[in-house]
Amino acid sequence: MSKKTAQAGAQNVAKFPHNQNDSEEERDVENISGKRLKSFIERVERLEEEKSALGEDIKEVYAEAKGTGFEVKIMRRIVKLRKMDPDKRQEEDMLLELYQSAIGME
Amino acid sequence: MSKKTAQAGAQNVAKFPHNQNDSEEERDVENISGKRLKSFIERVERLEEEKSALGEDIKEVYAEAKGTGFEVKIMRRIVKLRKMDPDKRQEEDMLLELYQSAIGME
Amino acid sequence: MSKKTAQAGAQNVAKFPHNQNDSEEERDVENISGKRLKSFIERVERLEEEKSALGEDIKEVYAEAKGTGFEVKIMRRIVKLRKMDPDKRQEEDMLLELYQSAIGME
Amino acid sequence: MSKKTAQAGAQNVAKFPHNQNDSEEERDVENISGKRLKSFIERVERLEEEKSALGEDIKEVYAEAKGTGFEVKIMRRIVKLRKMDPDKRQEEDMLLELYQSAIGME
DNA sequence: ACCGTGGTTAGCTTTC
DNA sequence: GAAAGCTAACCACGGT
Repeated sequence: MSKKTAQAGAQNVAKFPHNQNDSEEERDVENISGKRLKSFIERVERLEEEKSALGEDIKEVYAEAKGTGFEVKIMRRIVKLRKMDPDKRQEEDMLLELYQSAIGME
Repeated sequence: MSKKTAQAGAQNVAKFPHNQNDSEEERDVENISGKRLKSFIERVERLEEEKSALGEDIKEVYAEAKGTGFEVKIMRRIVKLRKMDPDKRQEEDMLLELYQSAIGME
Repeated sequence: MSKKTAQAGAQNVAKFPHNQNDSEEERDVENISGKRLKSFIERVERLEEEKSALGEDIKEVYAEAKGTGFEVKIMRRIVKLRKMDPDKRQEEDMLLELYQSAIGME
Repeated sequence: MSKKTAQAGAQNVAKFPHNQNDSEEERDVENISGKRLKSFIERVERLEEEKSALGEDIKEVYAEAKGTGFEVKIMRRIVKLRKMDPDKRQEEDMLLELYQSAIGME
């Protein structure tokens, strides 16, 4: 890191832990913070990789379903409906009907 | 509206103004609320129409720019950058560089 | 613009019109392209400003409706429903019910 | 399923496999399709559960990082940058600078 | 503690 | 039919 370009001023110090002052052990401290940061970043990256792999899997399931004749769009609606709280869902549906009636939708 | 099916129970009354009790003027009250609701809805719809027309215009500008050889993607980045607060942007960029240095990204 | 840092190599020339070679009128050519680009950018910015103003307006309408006791979430559903093609919508609803029956959802 | 209300007409048959005609084994066929559909749905649901669990994990990592003084927003930028193709990224950055120079941004 | 805001993600549309 | 861009819903965060 270039002290000149990236020290970022006093107001940022808090956003980069343990870098308040340049002591003789400055490099160690930076390394420690840097290592912690890198570790966080890499943990996130690993998790995101798995997450996006699952996204792929889901797409594949839908693709297979589509291949056997089902409509993906409708399936997605079903998945969404099933994950809603039934009471809340019914509640909202009733309100929807009420509103529709009130404005004269069919 | 069918009172039977859509009255939605007491807990919803608050979500449909002035419908707390069925008086002799019930129908008027419904009409009033219904009319207000419809008016809100239609105002939104008008505004959304204009909004999406502007969306079309924007797309056309980009299309024209693309037609003369510019990269739309980069143009979008520029538009976004220009709309950021310069101080905050610089602040964040410095922090970004600091973090990148700390984890050894070139 | 610094030729050294931003000339971006031959492969990018196409993305910046009329800059293929450095002639004696190079600066003019850059200015011309730059002016065109700036004009595009500014047109976009104007349109986006208007667009986001309309977004504000829409939010205000919803806020006002909420203030008089309506549920914004339901209103949004209504707006969306009204903008769908009725045939397509009915079609999808029937398919949804069919699927729900098929998997034993109530 | 109510044949009357949800059979959805001939044009939908293709969207619900093996239901073309009502034979003596109609109920079996429906069960088979229904079971397949349900199986697809449940596979999706399982995958989405895992996916959203990973989302939670990611949030936790960021929360922990924030707790030790790092800026989540910047970390997200880093993760995003690291997942871009380096060549493409550099390419775009150069073009961005070129465009910025052309319109006189700093 | 809630509201409002901004950022992220998913779904839909359009293009190639 | 796949890929990309645009839009809208969702969600987590910061402010009041």
